[in-house]
Amino acid sequence: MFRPVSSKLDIVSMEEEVLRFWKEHDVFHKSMDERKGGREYVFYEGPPTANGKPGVHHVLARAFKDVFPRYKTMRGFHVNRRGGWDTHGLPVEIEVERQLGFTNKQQIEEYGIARFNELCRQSAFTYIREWERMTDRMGYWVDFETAYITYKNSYIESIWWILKNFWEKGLLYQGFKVVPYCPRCGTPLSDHEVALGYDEAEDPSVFVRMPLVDAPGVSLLVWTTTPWTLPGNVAVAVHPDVDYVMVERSLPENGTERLILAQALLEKVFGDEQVRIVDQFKGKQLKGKRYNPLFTFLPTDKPAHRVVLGDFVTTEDGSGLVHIAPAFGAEDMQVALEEDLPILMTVAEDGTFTSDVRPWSGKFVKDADPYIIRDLEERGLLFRAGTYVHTYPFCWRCSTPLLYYARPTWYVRTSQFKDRLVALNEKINWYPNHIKHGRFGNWLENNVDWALGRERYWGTPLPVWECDACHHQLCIGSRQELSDFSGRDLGDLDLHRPHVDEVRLRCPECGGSMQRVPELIDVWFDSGSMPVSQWHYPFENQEIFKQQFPADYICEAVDQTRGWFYSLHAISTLLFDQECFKNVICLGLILDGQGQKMSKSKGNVVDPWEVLNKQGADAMRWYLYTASPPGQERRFSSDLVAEVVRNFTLTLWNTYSFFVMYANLDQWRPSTAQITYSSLDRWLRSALHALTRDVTAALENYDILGATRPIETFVDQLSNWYLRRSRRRFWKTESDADKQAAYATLYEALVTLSKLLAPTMPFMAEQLYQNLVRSWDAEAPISVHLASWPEYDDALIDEVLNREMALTMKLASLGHAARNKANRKVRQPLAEATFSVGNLEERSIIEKYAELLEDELNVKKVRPLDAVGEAVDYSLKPLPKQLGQKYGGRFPAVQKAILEQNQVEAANKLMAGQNLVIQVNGEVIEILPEEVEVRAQARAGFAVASEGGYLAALITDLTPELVQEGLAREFVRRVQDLRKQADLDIADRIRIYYEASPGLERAIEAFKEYIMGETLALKMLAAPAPAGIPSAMDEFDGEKLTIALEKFTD
RNA sequence: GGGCCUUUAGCUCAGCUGGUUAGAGCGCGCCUCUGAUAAGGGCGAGGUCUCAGGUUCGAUCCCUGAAAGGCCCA
Repeated sequence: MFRPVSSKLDIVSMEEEVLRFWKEHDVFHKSMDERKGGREYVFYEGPPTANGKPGVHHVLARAFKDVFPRYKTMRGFHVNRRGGWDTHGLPVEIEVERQLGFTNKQQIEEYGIARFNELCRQSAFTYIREWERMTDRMGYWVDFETAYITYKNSYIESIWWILKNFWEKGLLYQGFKVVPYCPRCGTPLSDHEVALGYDEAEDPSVFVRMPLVDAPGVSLLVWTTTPWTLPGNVAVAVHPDVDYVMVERSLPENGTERLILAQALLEKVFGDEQVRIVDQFKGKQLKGKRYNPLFTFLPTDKPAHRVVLGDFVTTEDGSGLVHIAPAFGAEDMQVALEEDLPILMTVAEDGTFTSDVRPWSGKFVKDADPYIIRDLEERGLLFRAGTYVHTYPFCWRCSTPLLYYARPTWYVRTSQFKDRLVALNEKINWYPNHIKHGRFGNWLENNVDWALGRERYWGTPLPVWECDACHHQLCIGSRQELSDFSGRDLGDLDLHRPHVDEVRLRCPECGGSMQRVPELIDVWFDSGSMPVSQWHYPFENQEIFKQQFPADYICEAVDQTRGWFYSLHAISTLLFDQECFKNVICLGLILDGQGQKMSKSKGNVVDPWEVLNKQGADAMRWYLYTASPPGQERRFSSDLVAEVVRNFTLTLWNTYSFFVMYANLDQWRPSTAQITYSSLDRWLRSALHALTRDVTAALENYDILGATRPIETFVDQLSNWYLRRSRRRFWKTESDADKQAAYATLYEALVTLSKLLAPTMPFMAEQLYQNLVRSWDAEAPISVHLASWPEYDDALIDEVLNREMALTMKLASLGHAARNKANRKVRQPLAEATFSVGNLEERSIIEKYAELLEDELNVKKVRPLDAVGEAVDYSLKPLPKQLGQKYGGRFPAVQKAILEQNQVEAANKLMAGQNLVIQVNGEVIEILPEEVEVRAQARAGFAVASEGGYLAALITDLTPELVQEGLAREFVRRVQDLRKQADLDIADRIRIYYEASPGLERAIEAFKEYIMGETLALKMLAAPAPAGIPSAMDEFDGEKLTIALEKFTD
């Protein structure tokens, strides 16, 4: 006996039962342990931060992460499914600051870094229970017990080892990075903090003259909205391909001057003023021209004050010549690095000019703007001054305008490895593929050095110590080294601030005292180092590390291209000159049901629990897999998941419960006995094995859509064709070979489905497997997730049979359509259905599947339409695919010639397999039968339906005999309804009482035996029913009927 | 401003290397089937395949340009 299964499915309790089963038998750990010694399949968990609640996008990523480890496990691989948590970084700090009501860094220092970091350590796991609960409930198998945690000393120590490695290769250096900086708070702001504070601002708009050294009377016309940056100017940038002009204009005093600017901006700059264009050239011709600096407060240690080229220059505003002050703009800094320009620091940390800038020293830079403008004017360097309204970032805490400001920081010299980064990317399979050379590839091509330093508290400290005396720097690569240089055992030291800051080292150069530099490192370096750090490599686990690197598969959302994907790739390239992951699925964003981005402010965030508690994890996962290609953004709503339940889950479940019900009734057992399959069975098995082949291939190619959508199609065909057509085979009383074949076929399909679904629908798969396999086979693996992936048998895949059945389904569908048009319900038997098809081969299929079609359409006879006469005319449809490819440009003429033939004559010829001979421009051409489709068209007055070259025609005349049979079927239908209403068991025998109008009475008498067989009636009495038993009255086809029934007991 | 993605029915999505009348599901209206089904089947309404050029015998598909939306980066 299989466990009885209700046709009603309570998804949530079913899934909870499976969860209990997995826990009870520790199936997850068995899935790793039992495969030990097998080939390794390496998966990396991109560590989430658990200081926020998990959302739908996390479910998405975890659903995709889960598929391949499950699949590979079933293929015999050992998959170490270690979890991980990202614990450092600004989001954690901000959350703690918010709790403490802090608004600036000084408050943290006053509070104490030790206490602050302790709160961060706890805060990082605020929602860890939520994460574990959600992960567990959705069936994502990842090992939390062994999860790596980025704040652990061992993890940090491995990062130090990596940094020391970089240090020794000369890849770690101090430089300047331009950051948005609040001069009042004295701190740089992160990007998302900047995003909080954009506002309208009115700034100066200033055009200045920069006189060329080698061309007296000629000046570059340069525009800026930040005059305070002009003392820091070291270059002027022009676009190489933009047209520039030199114009001559009269000066108000007297005489003329010549100015250079972009041609496109002439009108904007000069308006109505008449100027004379004296020369025109491309920007690249200006390259290297030297000009006299506006200010010379600071000495330049490198060649400066010259024209450089930059693609970023636009002709939207200003003059098309951009003033470059490397200390005050990220782009400027980039140019300075590329062109080897000096960096002039004219501004102090509090936002005032330094003492070098004598006239305005100590003045807040923005307040100095008017003085600077006046100074330029007095010296004749100002062309025009006005104001300019634009959006500008302000500090979200104190509303001070932010300055873009170069801060000293640490860099990793990744740009030196650009070619390797690009080359190693070639080895990675990206899904979707366009990321490889698109978003990710471009990012690598434009690689700039990784700005590693962060002036914060909760993170991995940069292990560089500097000597107070001789400024010698030392990079520490392990706790052992730290102990050695400090002269005491620091093996148990907490490697966070402030504890490491307190460690003083002895300078190996001068014997002086060394102090750690203040910076932490970027948290992306934490997560990007996980292949190494999760194992505390190289201090421990050398073997495991080698085995677990690189990864076969990782998967995250597309926002990780510049995040985790990059940090993994960069670290791996610099450290090992090897790619870090071989296959990566890059997921799109989740949108709400209306296609809007989910955001808290819009209030359209879907809580994953809403769906998990209603439609369940399987349906949610299935929707995410099947909705659209993984890289695409996808809409998500509870309703869309509910559709999955209705269309897929319940269809599958009902098929399964049908099987269990009848198998139990017949006490059917899987056996190895010889089976004689019907053509319907062979068709289903052919489809099943093709499905197995296709799903397997898709999973091997990381194609989730290919691994899921075909299963939907198969389940639909299983339920709505195979089962519908086979119902009687299960229902009939005798247990013959045909019935055995039906059971064996359906059983094989369901068991195979449970395995094919295991990676994607783990709960349903388990449920089916437990009942269909484990319930009788104690030898079988205890879980479907420990079972072997199904093999397919190529010999069973019969493409011819598949085509035949597809055609048969089409003909059945046309037959139904014709019935509809003729208004002949299916319960009324008809004498004959005839079909017309496009060619001879298909004609034979009509005969081959006549019996099936007769049954499906409830007709006494099915046959091909006679080639001549009958209900139709014929016409020809030349097929463009065949003829177009063969005759190319002559196709229209060929088509015309074919249509000019006598259609009926030509059709008969072609259907007889003969060629059609036509003439085109005097040339004789033979048209083959497969190049033209013959179409039947209904003559008026016949019940026909057609689609393309296919047509069904019905003979709708009814004999008295057919009418009676129709009435008998109506009677059966009423009895069956009543059985259902009376809640009788499917196998209960009954006694029927009935009173019918004379016509119906005669029909019942004539078909009494048939009726009793269909309804399991042992007695039929044409008499009034005893009181108190279920009864019904009805009128149909002009007849009246009262029936009643009771369970037959002796 | 740059890179990438998307645009097909009211909604969610297919559409294979260009080729018959562009499909499916949901929703809507009508009809129907059923002793597995919460379902299924049929018919109908619903499409300038975002737009404009080009290549081709033929373009939803290839090329160029534009528009709208999205993501990332400046």
